[in-house]
Amino acid sequence: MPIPLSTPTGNRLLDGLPRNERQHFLIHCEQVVLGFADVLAEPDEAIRFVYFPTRSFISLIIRMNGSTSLEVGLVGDEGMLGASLVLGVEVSPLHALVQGAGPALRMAVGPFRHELEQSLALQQILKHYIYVELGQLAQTAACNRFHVVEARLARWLLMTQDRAHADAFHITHEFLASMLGVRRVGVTKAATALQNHKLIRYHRGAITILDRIGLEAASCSCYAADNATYARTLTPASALASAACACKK
Amino acid sequence: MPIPLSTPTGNRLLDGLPRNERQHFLIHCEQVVLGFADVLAEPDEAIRFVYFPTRSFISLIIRMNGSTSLEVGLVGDEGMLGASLVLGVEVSPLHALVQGAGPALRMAVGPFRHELEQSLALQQILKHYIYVELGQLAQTAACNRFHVVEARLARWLLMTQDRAHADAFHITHEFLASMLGVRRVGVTKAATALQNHKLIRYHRGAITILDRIGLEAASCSCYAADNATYARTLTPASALASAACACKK
DNA sequence: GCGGGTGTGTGCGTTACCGACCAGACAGAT
DNA sequence: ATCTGTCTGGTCGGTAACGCACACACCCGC
Repeated sequence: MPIPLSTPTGNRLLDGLPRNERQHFLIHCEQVVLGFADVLAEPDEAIRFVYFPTRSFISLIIRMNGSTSLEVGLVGDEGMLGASLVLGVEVSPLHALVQGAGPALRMAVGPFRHELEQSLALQQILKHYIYVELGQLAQTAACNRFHVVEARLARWLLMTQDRAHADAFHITHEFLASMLGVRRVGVTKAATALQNHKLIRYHRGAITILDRIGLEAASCSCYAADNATYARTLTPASALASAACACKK
Repeated sequence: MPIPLSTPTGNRLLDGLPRNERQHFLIHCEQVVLGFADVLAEPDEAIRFVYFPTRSFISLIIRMNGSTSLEVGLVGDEGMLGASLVLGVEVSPLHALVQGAGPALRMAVGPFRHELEQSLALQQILKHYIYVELGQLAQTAACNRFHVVEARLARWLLMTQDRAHADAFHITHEFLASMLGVRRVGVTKAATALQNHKLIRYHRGAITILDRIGLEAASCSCYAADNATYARTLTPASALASAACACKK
Protein backbone atom coordinates (compact mmCIF):
# COMPACT_ATOMS: atom_id res chain seq x y z
CA MET A 1 0.00 0.00 0.00
CA PRO A 2 2.65 2.63 0.83
CA ILE A 3 4.09 3.73 -2.48
CA PRO A 4 7.49 5.34 -2.31
CA LEU A 5 6.92 8.82 -3.70
CA SER A 6 10.43 9.85 -4.40
CA THR A 7 11.70 6.96 -6.49
CA PRO A 8 10.64 6.05 -10.01
CA THR A 9 7.42 4.03 -10.12
CA GLY A 10 8.56 1.63 -12.80
CA ASN A 11 5.90 2.85 -15.21
CA ARG A 12 7.38 4.94 -17.97
CA LEU A 13 4.37 7.21 -18.42
CA LEU A 14 4.27 8.14 -14.75
CA ASP A 15 8.01 8.46 -14.56
CA GLY A 16 7.80 10.99 -17.37
CA LEU A 17 5.82 13.34 -15.12
CA PRO A 18 7.54 16.21 -13.34
CA ARG A 19 8.55 15.05 -9.87
CA ASN A 20 6.01 17.00 -7.87
CA GLU A 21 3.10 16.09 -10.13
CA ARG A 22 4.10 12.48 -9.98
CA GLN A 23 4.13 12.54 -6.22
CA HIS A 24 0.72 14.16 -6.16
CA PHE A 25 -0.61 11.56 -8.57
CA LEU A 26 0.74 8.64 -6.60
CA ILE A 27 -1.13 9.63 -3.47
CA HIS A 28 -4.33 8.43 -5.07
CA CYS A 29 -2.80 5.29 -6.54
CA GLU A 30 -2.71 1.89 -4.98
CA GLN A 31 -0.37 -0.98 -5.64
CA VAL A 32 -2.12 -4.09 -6.88
CA VAL A 33 -0.91 -7.41 -8.18
CA LEU A 34 -2.60 -8.49 -11.37
CA GLY A 35 -3.25 -12.20 -11.72
CA PHE A 36 -2.85 -14.14 -14.92
CA ALA A 37 -6.00 -14.06 -17.09
CA ASP A 38 -7.74 -11.46 -14.93
CA VAL A 39 -10.25 -9.52 -17.01
CA LEU A 40 -9.77 -5.81 -16.42
CA ALA A 41 -12.19 -4.46 -19.01
CA GLU A 42 -14.97 -5.54 -21.31
CA PRO A 43 -16.03 -3.64 -24.43
CA ASP A 44 -18.74 -1.05 -23.88
CA GLU A 45 -18.70 -1.57 -20.15
CA ALA A 46 -17.92 1.24 -17.75
CA ILE A 47 -14.30 1.64 -16.75
CA ARG A 48 -13.84 1.49 -13.00
CA PHE A 49 -10.08 1.68 -12.65
CA VAL A 50 -7.16 2.75 -14.75
CA TYR A 51 -4.01 0.66 -14.55
CA PHE A 52 -0.35 1.53 -14.93
CA PRO A 53 1.55 -1.77 -15.16
CA THR A 54 4.99 -1.79 -13.65
CA ARG A 55 6.05 -5.42 -13.98
CA SER A 56 2.83 -6.86 -15.43
CA PHE A 57 1.34 -6.62 -18.89
CA ILE A 58 -2.12 -6.65 -20.41
CA SER A 59 -3.50 -7.74 -23.78
CA LEU A 60 -6.05 -5.66 -25.62
CA ILE A 61 -8.28 -8.04 -27.51
CA ILE A 62 -11.07 -7.70 -30.01
CA ARG A 63 -13.46 -10.61 -30.18
CA MET A 64 -15.25 -11.35 -33.39
CA ASN A 65 -18.44 -13.33 -33.82
CA GLY A 66 -18.04 -16.68 -32.16
CA SER A 67 -14.77 -17.97 -30.87
CA THR A 68 -12.25 -16.07 -32.98
CA SER A 69 -10.38 -13.25 -31.34
CA LEU A 70 -7.34 -11.15 -31.98
CA GLU A 71 -4.91 -9.18 -29.91
CA VAL A 72 -4.62 -5.63 -31.16
CA GLY A 73 -2.47 -4.14 -28.43
CA LEU A 74 -0.20 -4.91 -25.52
CA VAL A 75 0.10 -2.68 -22.48
CA GLY A 76 3.07 -2.93 -20.16
CA ASP A 77 5.22 -0.52 -18.20
CA GLU A 78 5.39 1.71 -21.26
CA GLY A 79 1.65 2.44 -21.19
CA MET A 80 -1.63 2.39 -19.39
CA LEU A 81 -5.05 0.80 -19.51
CA GLY A 82 -8.05 3.08 -19.58
CA ALA A 83 -6.67 5.89 -21.70
CA SER A 84 -10.05 6.37 -23.34
CA LEU A 85 -10.99 8.38 -20.23
CA VAL A 86 -8.59 11.01 -21.50
CA LEU A 87 -10.86 11.19 -24.54
CA GLY A 88 -13.87 11.72 -22.35
CA VAL A 89 -15.25 8.25 -22.94
CA GLU A 90 -16.18 6.25 -19.89
CA VAL A 91 -16.28 2.81 -21.48
CA SER A 92 -13.60 0.51 -22.76
CA PRO A 93 -13.39 -0.15 -26.50
CA LEU A 94 -11.84 -3.61 -26.08
CA HIS A 95 -11.35 -6.62 -23.89
CA ALA A 96 -8.41 -6.28 -21.53
CA LEU A 97 -6.87 -9.47 -20.23
CA VAL A 98 -3.86 -9.83 -17.96
CA GLN A 99 -1.22 -11.64 -19.93
CA GLY A 100 1.69 -11.39 -17.54
CA ALA A 101 0.94 -11.49 -13.84
CA GLY A 102 2.67 -8.90 -11.69
CA PRO A 103 2.39 -5.56 -9.96
CA ALA A 104 0.66 -2.49 -11.31
CA LEU A 105 -0.49 0.87 -10.02
CA ARG A 106 -4.20 1.45 -10.14
CA MET A 107 -6.49 4.39 -9.59
CA ALA A 108 -10.26 4.68 -9.48
CA VAL A 109 -11.96 6.63 -12.25
CA GLY A 110 -13.07 9.53 -10.09
CA PRO A 111 -9.67 10.51 -8.72
CA PHE A 112 -8.11 9.89 -12.10
CA ARG A 113 -10.42 12.35 -13.81
CA HIS A 114 -9.64 14.82 -11.08
CA GLU A 115 -5.89 14.38 -11.50
CA LEU A 116 -6.30 14.79 -15.23
CA GLU A 117 -7.95 18.17 -14.75
CA GLN A 118 -5.21 19.27 -12.39
CA SER A 119 -2.21 18.32 -14.44
CA LEU A 120 -1.47 19.56 -17.91
CA ALA A 121 1.66 17.43 -18.01
CA LEU A 122 -0.32 14.29 -17.28
CA GLN A 123 -2.84 15.15 -19.99
CA GLN A 124 -0.08 15.75 -22.44
CA ILE A 125 1.74 12.51 -21.77
CA LEU A 126 -1.40 10.44 -21.95
CA LYS A 127 -2.53 12.13 -25.13
CA HIS A 128 0.81 11.33 -26.65
CA TYR A 129 0.38 7.76 -25.52
CA ILE A 130 -3.00 7.59 -27.27
CA TYR A 131 -1.32 8.84 -30.42
CA VAL A 132 1.19 6.02 -30.13
CA GLU A 133 -1.61 3.52 -29.64
CA LEU A 134 -3.27 4.83 -32.79
CA GLY A 135 -0.10 4.32 -34.77
CA GLN A 136 0.46 0.87 -33.35
CA LEU A 137 -3.09 -0.17 -34.17
CA ALA A 138 -2.57 0.86 -37.77
CA GLN A 139 0.72 -0.99 -37.83
CA THR A 140 -0.89 -4.09 -36.36
CA ALA A 141 -3.67 -3.97 -38.92
CA ALA A 142 -1.15 -4.00 -41.73
CA CYS A 143 1.02 -6.60 -40.01
CA ASN A 144 -1.91 -8.97 -39.64
CA ARG A 145 -2.70 -8.52 -43.28
CA PHE A 146 0.73 -9.02 -44.82
CA HIS A 147 3.07 -10.91 -42.59
CA VAL A 148 3.40 -14.63 -42.09
CA VAL A 149 2.70 -16.26 -38.76
CA GLU A 150 6.35 -16.89 -38.00
CA ALA A 151 7.29 -13.23 -38.27
CA ARG A 152 4.26 -12.15 -36.28
CA LEU A 153 5.08 -14.65 -33.59
CA ALA A 154 8.61 -13.33 -33.40
CA ARG A 155 7.25 -9.81 -33.06
CA TRP A 156 4.88 -10.89 -30.33
CA LEU A 157 7.66 -12.56 -28.40
CA LEU A 158 9.83 -9.47 -28.59
CA MET A 159 7.04 -7.18 -27.47
CA THR A 160 6.28 -9.51 -24.61
CA GLN A 161 9.89 -9.83 -23.58
CA ASP A 162 10.13 -6.04 -23.41
CA ARG A 163 7.15 -5.89 -21.09
CA ALA A 164 7.93 -8.96 -19.03
CA HIS A 165 11.49 -7.76 -18.38
CA ALA A 166 12.54 -11.38 -18.54
CA ASP A 167 13.87 -13.86 -21.04
CA ALA A 168 11.40 -16.52 -19.99
CA PHE A 169 7.66 -16.47 -19.57
CA HIS A 170 4.71 -18.80 -19.72
CA ILE A 171 2.23 -19.03 -22.57
CA THR A 172 0.61 -21.95 -24.38
CA HIS A 173 0.32 -22.41 -28.14
CA GLU A 174 -3.43 -22.40 -27.78
CA PHE A 175 -3.39 -19.00 -26.13
CA LEU A 176 -0.86 -17.60 -28.55
CA ALA A 177 -3.07 -18.79 -31.39
CA SER A 178 -6.00 -16.75 -30.16
CA MET A 179 -3.73 -13.71 -29.77
CA LEU A 180 -2.40 -13.96 -33.30
CA GLY A 181 -5.75 -14.99 -34.74
CA VAL A 182 -4.48 -18.27 -36.21
CA ARG A 183 -4.94 -21.95 -35.48
CA ARG A 184 -2.97 -23.54 -32.71
CA VAL A 185 -1.26 -25.70 -35.30
CA GLY A 186 0.01 -22.59 -37.04
CA VAL A 187 1.67 -21.47 -33.82
CA THR A 188 3.18 -24.90 -33.27
CA LYS A 189 4.68 -24.82 -36.73
CA ALA A 190 6.05 -21.31 -36.38
CA ALA A 191 7.38 -21.94 -32.88
CA THR A 192 9.08 -25.11 -34.02
CA ALA A 193 10.74 -23.21 -36.84
CA LEU A 194 12.00 -20.54 -34.43
CA GLN A 195 13.24 -23.23 -32.10
CA ASN A 196 15.06 -25.03 -34.90
CA HIS A 197 16.86 -21.78 -35.62
CA LYS A 198 17.87 -21.68 -31.95
CA LEU A 199 16.07 -18.40 -31.38
CA ILE A 200 13.81 -19.68 -28.63
CA ARG A 201 13.38 -22.72 -26.45
CA TYR A 202 9.99 -24.13 -25.82
CA HIS A 203 8.62 -26.66 -23.41
CA ARG A 204 5.00 -27.09 -22.39
CA GLY A 205 4.15 -23.44 -22.20
CA ALA A 206 7.49 -22.25 -20.92
CA ILE A 207 9.16 -20.04 -23.48
CA THR A 208 12.74 -18.89 -23.20
CA ILE A 209 14.21 -16.40 -25.60
CA LEU A 210 17.71 -17.48 -26.54
CA ASP A 211 18.71 -15.06 -29.27
CA ARG A 212 17.07 -11.71 -29.18
CA ILE A 213 18.99 -10.31 -32.11
CA GLY A 214 18.11 -13.29 -34.24
CA LEU A 215 14.49 -12.94 -33.23
CA GLU A 216 14.49 -9.33 -34.31
CA ALA A 217 15.76 -10.42 -37.69
CA ALA A 218 13.06 -13.08 -37.91
CA SER A 219 10.34 -10.63 -36.94
CA CYS A 220 8.74 -8.22 -39.35
CA SER A 221 9.70 -4.58 -39.43
CA CYS A 222 6.57 -3.75 -37.46
CA TYR A 223 8.36 -4.32 -34.18
CA ALA A 224 10.99 -1.75 -34.99
CA ALA A 225 8.37 0.62 -36.39
CA ASP A 226 6.33 0.51 -33.19
CA ASN A 227 9.34 1.21 -31.04
CA ALA A 228 10.38 4.07 -33.26
CA THR A 229 6.95 5.69 -32.98
CA TYR A 230 7.00 5.37 -29.22
CA ALA A 231 10.46 6.80 -28.91
CA ARG A 232 9.68 9.68 -31.25
CA THR A 233 6.52 10.63 -29.41
CA LEU A 234 7.14 9.81 -25.79
CA THR A 235 10.80 10.25 -25.04
CA PRO A 236 11.49 12.68 -22.21
CA ALA A 237 12.83 15.12 -24.75
CA SER A 238 9.72 15.29 -26.86
CA ALA A 239 7.44 15.22 -23.84
CA LEU A 240 9.29 18.13 -22.30
CA ALA A 241 9.22 20.04 -25.54
CA SER A 242 5.47 19.63 -25.76
CA ALA A 243 4.96 20.56 -22.14
CA ALA A 244 7.00 23.70 -22.65
CA CYS A 245 4.98 24.40 -25.75
CA ALA A 246 1.75 23.96 -23.81
CA CYS A 247 2.90 26.36 -21.10
CA LYS A 248 3.94 28.98 -23.58
CA LYS A 249 0.47 29.21 -25.07
CA MET B 1 -15.01 31.79 -49.62
CA PRO B 2 -18.06 33.14 -47.78
CA ILE B 3 -19.33 30.30 -45.61
CA PRO B 4 -22.91 30.60 -44.50
CA LEU B 5 -22.68 30.70 -40.75
CA SER B 6 -26.25 29.95 -39.86
CA THR B 7 -26.90 26.78 -41.83
CA PRO B 8 -25.37 23.37 -41.20
CA THR B 9 -21.93 22.96 -42.70
CA GLY B 10 -22.47 19.45 -43.99
CA ASN B 11 -19.80 18.05 -41.70
CA ARG B 12 -21.29 16.10 -38.86
CA LEU B 13 -18.57 16.94 -36.32
CA LEU B 14 -18.94 20.66 -36.87
CA ASP B 15 -22.70 20.45 -37.00
CA GLY B 16 -22.57 18.83 -33.57
CA LEU B 17 -21.14 22.03 -32.10
CA PRO B 18 -23.38 24.51 -30.30
CA ARG B 19 -24.55 27.10 -32.81
CA ASN B 20 -22.49 30.01 -31.53
CA GLU B 21 -19.29 28.00 -31.24
CA ARG B 22 -19.80 26.66 -34.72
CA GLN B 23 -20.18 30.13 -36.10
CA HIS B 24 -17.05 31.25 -34.32
CA PHE B 25 -15.16 28.27 -35.65
CA LEU B 26 -16.27 28.79 -39.23
CA ILE B 27 -14.86 32.30 -39.34
CA HIS B 28 -11.37 30.81 -39.54
CA CYS B 29 -12.33 28.10 -42.01
CA GLU B 30 -12.09 28.25 -45.71
CA GLN B 31 -13.96 26.27 -48.31
CA VAL B 32 -11.70 24.22 -50.55
CA VAL B 33 -12.33 21.65 -53.22
CA LEU B 34 -10.22 18.53 -52.82
CA GLY B 35 -9.04 16.93 -56.04
CA PHE B 36 -8.89 13.22 -56.61
CA ALA B 37 -5.59 11.70 -55.44
CA ASP B 38 -4.43 14.87 -53.72
CA VAL B 39 -2.02 14.03 -50.92
CA LEU B 40 -3.04 15.87 -47.77
CA ALA B 41 -0.61 14.32 -45.32
CA GLU B 42 2.50 12.17 -45.16
CA PRO B 43 3.56 10.17 -42.15
CA ASP B 44 5.84 12.00 -39.72
CA GLU B 45 5.52 15.23 -41.65
CA ALA B 46 4.15 18.34 -40.04
CA ILE B 47 0.44 18.92 -40.40
CA ARG B 48 -0.32 22.26 -42.00
CA PHE B 49 -4.10 22.14 -42.31
CA VAL B 50 -6.93 20.22 -40.79
CA TYR B 51 -9.79 19.20 -43.07
CA PHE B 52 -13.46 18.67 -42.45
CA PRO B 53 -14.88 16.99 -45.57
CA THR B 54 -18.41 17.90 -46.48
CA ARG B 55 -18.94 16.11 -49.77
CA SER B 56 -15.44 14.66 -50.25
CA PHE B 57 -13.67 11.77 -48.57
CA ILE B 58 -10.13 10.85 -47.71
CA SER B 59 -8.32 7.53 -47.29
CA LEU B 60 -5.91 6.96 -44.44
CA ILE B 61 -3.22 4.65 -45.71
CA ILE B 62 -0.30 2.87 -44.17
CA ARG B 63 2.49 1.95 -46.56
CA MET B 64 4.66 -1.03 -45.85
CA ASN B 65 8.12 -1.70 -47.19
CA GLY B 66 7.99 -1.51 -50.93
CA SER B 67 4.82 -1.22 -52.94
CA THR B 68 2.28 -2.80 -50.61
CA SER B 69 -0.10 -0.51 -48.83
CA LEU B 70 -3.32 -0.74 -46.94
CA GLU B 71 -6.17 1.57 -46.15
CA VAL B 72 -6.83 1.69 -42.41
CA GLY B 73 -9.39 4.46 -42.30
CA LEU B 74 -11.79 6.54 -44.32
CA VAL B 75 -12.67 10.12 -43.48
CA GLY B 76 -15.78 11.76 -44.86
CA ASP B 77 -18.41 14.16 -43.60
CA GLU B 78 -18.58 12.15 -40.38
CA GLY B 79 -14.99 12.97 -39.42
CA MET B 80 -11.91 15.08 -39.85
CA LEU B 81 -8.31 14.83 -40.94
CA GLY B 82 -5.66 16.04 -38.55
CA ALA B 83 -7.21 14.94 -35.28
CA SER B 84 -3.79 14.07 -33.90
CA LEU B 85 -3.41 17.78 -33.15
CA VAL B 86 -6.01 17.28 -30.48
CA LEU B 87 -3.53 14.85 -28.94
CA GLY B 88 -0.83 17.46 -29.02
CA VAL B 89 1.06 15.84 -31.86
CA GLU B 90 1.98 18.01 -34.77
CA VAL B 91 2.67 15.31 -37.32
CA SER B 92 0.45 12.91 -39.19
CA PRO B 93 0.67 9.22 -38.38
CA LEU B 94 -0.43 8.09 -41.86
CA HIS B 95 -0.71 8.91 -45.51
CA ALA B 96 -3.86 10.80 -46.37
CA LEU B 97 -5.07 10.60 -49.94
CA VAL B 98 -8.18 12.16 -51.41
CA GLN B 99 -10.38 9.32 -52.56
CA GLY B 100 -13.50 11.20 -53.52
CA ALA B 101 -13.09 14.70 -54.95
CA GLY B 102 -15.35 17.38 -53.56
CA PRO B 103 -15.68 20.25 -51.12
CA ALA B 104 -14.26 20.36 -47.63
CA LEU B 105 -13.68 22.94 -44.94
CA ARG B 106 -10.11 23.56 -44.01
CA MET B 107 -8.29 25.47 -41.31
CA ALA B 108 -4.61 26.18 -40.74
CA VAL B 109 -2.95 24.60 -37.74
CA GLY B 110 -2.43 27.82 -35.81
CA PRO B 111 -6.05 28.99 -35.76
CA PHE B 112 -7.19 25.43 -35.15
CA ARG B 113 -5.10 25.09 -32.04
CA HIS B 114 -6.46 28.40 -30.88
CA GLU B 115 -10.07 27.34 -31.45
CA LEU B 116 -9.37 24.13 -29.61
CA GLU B 117 -8.24 26.03 -26.54
CA GLN B 118 -11.32 28.23 -26.69
CA SER B 119 -13.96 25.59 -27.04
CA LEU B 120 -14.54 22.75 -24.64
CA ALA B 121 -17.34 21.45 -26.84
CA LEU B 122 -15.01 21.24 -29.82
CA GLN B 123 -12.39 19.41 -27.78
CA GLN B 124 -14.97 16.99 -26.52
CA ILE B 125 -16.40 16.18 -29.93
CA LEU B 126 -13.00 15.67 -31.49
CA LYS B 127 -11.82 13.51 -28.60
CA HIS B 128 -14.86 11.37 -29.05
CA TYR B 129 -14.07 11.16 -32.73
CA ILE B 130 -10.57 9.94 -31.92
CA TYR B 131 -12.10 7.29 -29.71
CA VAL B 132 -14.22 6.16 -32.63
CA GLU B 133 -11.15 6.07 -34.87
CA LEU B 134 -9.41 3.88 -32.31
CA GLY B 135 -12.31 1.46 -32.31
CA GLN B 136 -12.50 1.40 -36.07
CA LEU B 137 -8.79 0.74 -36.38
CA ALA B 138 -9.13 -2.26 -34.10
CA GLN B 139 -12.12 -3.45 -36.09
CA THR B 140 -10.23 -3.02 -39.35
CA ALA B 141 -7.28 -4.95 -38.00
CA ALA B 142 -9.51 -7.90 -37.18
CA CYS B 143 -11.44 -7.55 -40.44
CA ASN B 144 -8.26 -7.68 -42.49
CA ARG B 145 -7.22 -10.76 -40.60
CA PHE B 146 -10.39 -12.83 -40.79
CA HIS B 147 -12.64 -11.80 -43.61
CA VAL B 148 -12.49 -12.76 -47.25
CA VAL B 149 -11.91 -10.23 -49.97
CA GLU B 150 -15.49 -10.27 -51.16
CA ALA B 151 -16.89 -9.27 -47.75
CA ARG B 152 -14.23 -6.65 -47.25
CA LEU B 153 -14.95 -5.21 -50.68
CA ALA B 154 -18.64 -5.02 -49.84
CA ARG B 155 -17.80 -3.23 -46.61
CA TRP B 156 -15.57 -0.79 -48.44
CA LEU B 157 -18.26 -0.02 -50.97
CA LEU B 158 -20.81 0.65 -48.25
CA MET B 159 -18.45 2.91 -46.32
CA THR B 160 -17.66 4.78 -49.49
CA GLN B 161 -21.28 5.12 -50.50
CA ASP B 162 -22.04 6.65 -47.11
CA ARG B 163 -19.34 9.23 -47.58
CA ALA B 164 -19.88 9.89 -51.26
CA HIS B 165 -23.61 10.45 -50.73
CA ALA B 166 -24.17 8.80 -54.09
CA ASP B 167 -24.92 5.40 -55.53
CA ALA B 168 -22.24 5.75 -58.17
CA PHE B 169 -18.59 6.67 -57.94
CA HIS B 170 -15.35 6.06 -59.75
CA ILE B 171 -12.60 3.71 -58.64
CA THR B 172 -10.44 1.22 -60.49
CA HIS B 173 -9.74 -2.37 -59.47
CA GLU B 174 -6.07 -1.51 -59.23
CA PHE B 175 -6.73 1.21 -56.73
CA LEU B 176 -9.18 -0.86 -54.75
CA ALA B 177 -6.58 -3.59 -54.59
CA SER B 178 -4.06 -1.30 -52.93
CA MET B 179 -6.74 -0.14 -50.47
CA LEU B 180 -7.71 -3.66 -49.47
CA GLY B 181 -4.12 -4.90 -49.58
CA VAL B 182 -4.77 -7.61 -52.16
CA ARG B 183 -3.89 -8.20 -55.82
CA ARG B 184 -5.90 -6.50 -58.47
CA VAL B 185 -7.07 -9.91 -59.68
CA GLY B 186 -8.53 -10.57 -56.26
CA VAL B 187 -10.63 -7.44 -56.55
CA THR B 188 -11.72 -8.41 -60.06
CA LYS B 189 -12.87 -11.76 -58.79
CA ALA B 190 -14.74 -10.36 -55.81
CA ALA B 191 -16.30 -7.55 -57.85
CA THR B 192 -17.45 -10.02 -60.49
CA ALA B 193 -19.07 -12.13 -57.80
CA LEU B 194 -20.92 -9.11 -56.38
CA GLN B 195 -21.99 -8.13 -59.87
CA ASN B 196 -23.29 -11.63 -60.59
CA HIS B 197 -25.42 -11.32 -57.49
CA LYS B 198 -26.78 -8.06 -58.92
CA LEU B 199 -25.50 -6.08 -55.94
CA ILE B 200 -23.36 -3.70 -57.96
CA ARG B 201 -22.73 -2.73 -61.57
CA TYR B 202 -19.25 -2.18 -62.77
CA HIS B 203 -17.82 -0.71 -65.91
CA ARG B 204 -14.33 0.58 -66.39
CA GLY B 205 -13.95 2.15 -63.02
CA ALA B 206 -17.53 3.33 -62.71
CA ILE B 207 -19.23 1.55 -59.84
CA THR B 208 -22.94 1.72 -59.23
CA ILE B 209 -24.50 0.23 -56.15
CA LEU B 210 -27.70 -1.53 -57.11
CA ASP B 211 -28.76 -3.28 -53.94
CA ARG B 212 -27.59 -1.73 -50.72
CA ILE B 213 -29.43 -4.17 -48.50
CA GLY B 214 -27.93 -7.11 -50.35
CA LEU B 215 -24.51 -5.56 -50.08
CA GLU B 216 -24.89 -5.21 -46.35
CA ALA B 217 -25.69 -8.90 -46.18
CA ALA B 218 -22.63 -9.70 -48.29
CA SER B 219 -20.37 -7.52 -46.17
CA CYS B 220 -18.91 -8.61 -42.88
CA SER B 221 -20.36 -7.46 -39.59
CA CYS B 222 -17.55 -4.91 -39.29
CA TYR B 223 -19.54 -2.36 -41.24
CA ALA B 224 -22.41 -2.52 -38.81
CA ALA B 225 -20.02 -2.57 -35.85
CA ASP B 226 -18.28 0.62 -37.01
CA ASN B 227 -21.54 2.45 -37.45
CA ALA B 228 -22.75 1.32 -34.06
CA THR B 229 -19.60 2.64 -32.38
CA TYR B 230 -19.94 5.97 -34.11
CA ALA B 231 -23.59 6.32 -33.23
CA ARG B 232 -23.01 5.34 -29.61
CA THR B 233 -20.16 7.79 -29.16
CA LEU B 234 -20.99 10.74 -31.36
CA THR B 235 -24.73 11.10 -31.57
CA PRO B 236 -25.99 14.53 -30.50
CA ALA B 237 -27.46 12.89 -27.40
CA SER B 238 -24.20 11.41 -26.16
CA ALA B 239 -22.20 14.47 -27.16
CA LEU B 240 -24.56 16.73 -25.25
CA ALA B 241 -24.48 14.47 -22.25
CA SER B 242 -20.71 14.62 -22.17
CA ALA B 243 -20.68 18.35 -22.68
CA ALA B 244 -23.09 18.77 -19.79
CA CYS B 245 -20.94 16.45 -17.74
CA ALA B 246 -17.84 18.49 -18.58
CA CYS B 247 -19.54 21.71 -17.54
CA LYS B 248 -20.78 20.27 -14.30
CA LYS B 249 -17.29 19.43 -13.18
C1' DG C 1 1.35 -47.32 -10.95
C1' DC C 2 -2.38 -45.59 -13.44
C1' DG C 3 -5.84 -42.75 -15.28
C1' DG C 4 -7.00 -38.01 -16.90
C1' DG C 5 -6.15 -33.44 -18.16
C1' DT C 6 -3.33 -30.48 -20.60
C1' DG C 7 -0.10 -29.28 -23.94
C1' DT C 8 2.37 -30.48 -28.37
C1' DG C 9 3.37 -32.60 -32.98
C1' DT C 10 1.57 -34.63 -37.46
C1' DG C 11 -0.88 -35.83 -41.42
C1' DC C 12 -4.52 -35.36 -44.32
C1' DG C 13 -7.55 -32.69 -47.99
C1' DT C 14 -9.33 -27.87 -48.90
C1' DT C 15 -9.38 -22.93 -49.60
C1' DA C 16 -7.96 -18.23 -50.37
C1' DC C 17 -4.70 -15.77 -52.04
C1' DC C 18 -0.18 -15.03 -54.26
C1' DG C 19 3.01 -13.75 -58.46
C1' DA C 20 3.45 -13.60 -63.09
C1' DC C 21 1.76 -13.80 -67.06
C1' DC C 22 -1.40 -12.78 -71.36
C1' DA C 23 -5.66 -11.05 -73.87
C1' DG C 24 -9.37 -8.36 -74.97
C1' DA C 25 -11.80 -3.89 -74.66
C1' DC C 26 -12.40 0.68 -74.62
C1' DA C 27 -10.94 5.93 -74.86
C1' DG C 28 -8.40 9.56 -76.37
C1' DA C 29 -4.56 11.43 -79.09
C1' DT C 30 -2.06 11.75 -83.45
C1' DA D 1 -7.20 4.45 -88.97
C1' DT D 2 -3.78 3.45 -85.87
C1' DC D 3 -1.51 3.72 -81.72
C1' DT D 4 -1.07 3.89 -76.89
C1' DG D 5 -2.39 3.78 -72.30
C1' DT D 6 -5.71 2.30 -69.08
C1' DC D 7 -8.92 -0.89 -67.36
C1' DT D 8 -10.94 -5.43 -66.91
C1' DG D 9 -10.88 -10.53 -67.26
C1' DG D 10 -8.70 -14.95 -67.11
C1' DT D 11 -5.07 -18.63 -66.56
C1' DC D 12 -1.19 -21.16 -64.43
C1' DG D 13 1.41 -23.16 -60.68
C1' DG D 14 2.64 -22.36 -55.97
C1' DT D 15 1.92 -21.54 -50.95
C1' DA D 16 0.26 -20.08 -46.38
C1' DA D 17 -3.11 -21.11 -43.66
C1' DC D 18 -7.48 -23.59 -42.83
C1' DG D 19 -10.52 -27.48 -40.52
C1' DC D 20 -10.43 -31.81 -38.70
C1' DA D 21 -8.75 -35.83 -36.59
C1' DC D 22 -5.45 -38.38 -34.15
C1' DA D 23 -1.32 -39.73 -31.60
C1' DC D 24 1.95 -38.73 -28.33
C1' DA D 25 4.19 -36.68 -24.20
C1' DC D 26 4.22 -34.84 -19.98
C1' DC D 27 2.46 -33.57 -15.17
C1' DC D 28 -0.23 -34.46 -11.28
C1' DG D 29 -3.20 -36.55 -8.01
C1' DC D 30 -5.54 -40.67 -6.36
